[in-house]
Amino acid sequence: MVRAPCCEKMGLKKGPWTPEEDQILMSYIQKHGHGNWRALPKLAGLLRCGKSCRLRWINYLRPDIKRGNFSSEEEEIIIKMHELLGNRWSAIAAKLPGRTDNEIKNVWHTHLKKRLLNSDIQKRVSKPRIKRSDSNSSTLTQLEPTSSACTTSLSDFSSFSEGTKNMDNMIKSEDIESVETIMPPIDESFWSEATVDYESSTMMTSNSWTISNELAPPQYQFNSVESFQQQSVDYNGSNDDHDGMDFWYDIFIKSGESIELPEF
DNA sequence: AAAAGAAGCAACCGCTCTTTG
DNA sequence: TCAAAGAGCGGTTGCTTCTTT
Repeated sequence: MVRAPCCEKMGLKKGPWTPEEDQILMSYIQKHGHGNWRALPKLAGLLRCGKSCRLRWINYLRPDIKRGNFSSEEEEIIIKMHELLGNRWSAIAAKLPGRTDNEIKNVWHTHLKKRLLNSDIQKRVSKPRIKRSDSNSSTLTQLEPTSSACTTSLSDFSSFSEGTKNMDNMIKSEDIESVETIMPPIDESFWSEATVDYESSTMMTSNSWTISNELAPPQYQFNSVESFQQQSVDYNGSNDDHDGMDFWYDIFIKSGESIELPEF
């Protein structure tokens, strides 16, 4: 596809918006809506590209935008959603009405990331765990329980989320009522008592495990450990993309039953 | 009081995804 | 089925403000 010429080449304005421009854009959208962003600036009489108008509206002018500092509750939600989804800011923003993806992204980079590095959450996610070795492989590898694993764990979550991008049709952010539901606080013993045998790709643990059912998409919901194992076998034999299943492997929750992962 | 550096934030860029003809 | 156009997303930039020296 041919890229549209940039704003400057088209003689369009860039940079900060003036109050006058804001007023024009707001008035136009209130009157006519924003069906076609590309056509909007011309129709509204703005010397801006449609993209710039869209961004200004979404991030600043929308009437339902919540201004001001983030509450501690909002920050907690961002941290937890980021643990789960990685840098999928729009998905995180969907859980925070009135907040934009851009705003959340800024807050993350300026405040929360630093705070997280010093928090016990960082310790929690840096523990050895199952991780996809790459986006095209269904093999599992382990994060080495070394200091380097501690410093890379957050990006590991991001790369993990990359691998789950195409699950959007299965998992909607609004389905996730509370991250605590699927990722309850995990204590030290949770990690220390679980090991992974990579030769047979079988998860062995002195604890017992089960999969979070209630938030899984229908095809990954199970009535029992047996049905999960059966589904795992079916899945193992298919040629489908494995991201979905891997994702639900990744949110095992400590419980009363034990399961065995299928061979890959 | 001034300069330098750090932090915060709005906006842009370039890519991918979705829709349409 | 394919290509073009539009929309949306995440990464990055650069300006402004705040803090420190």
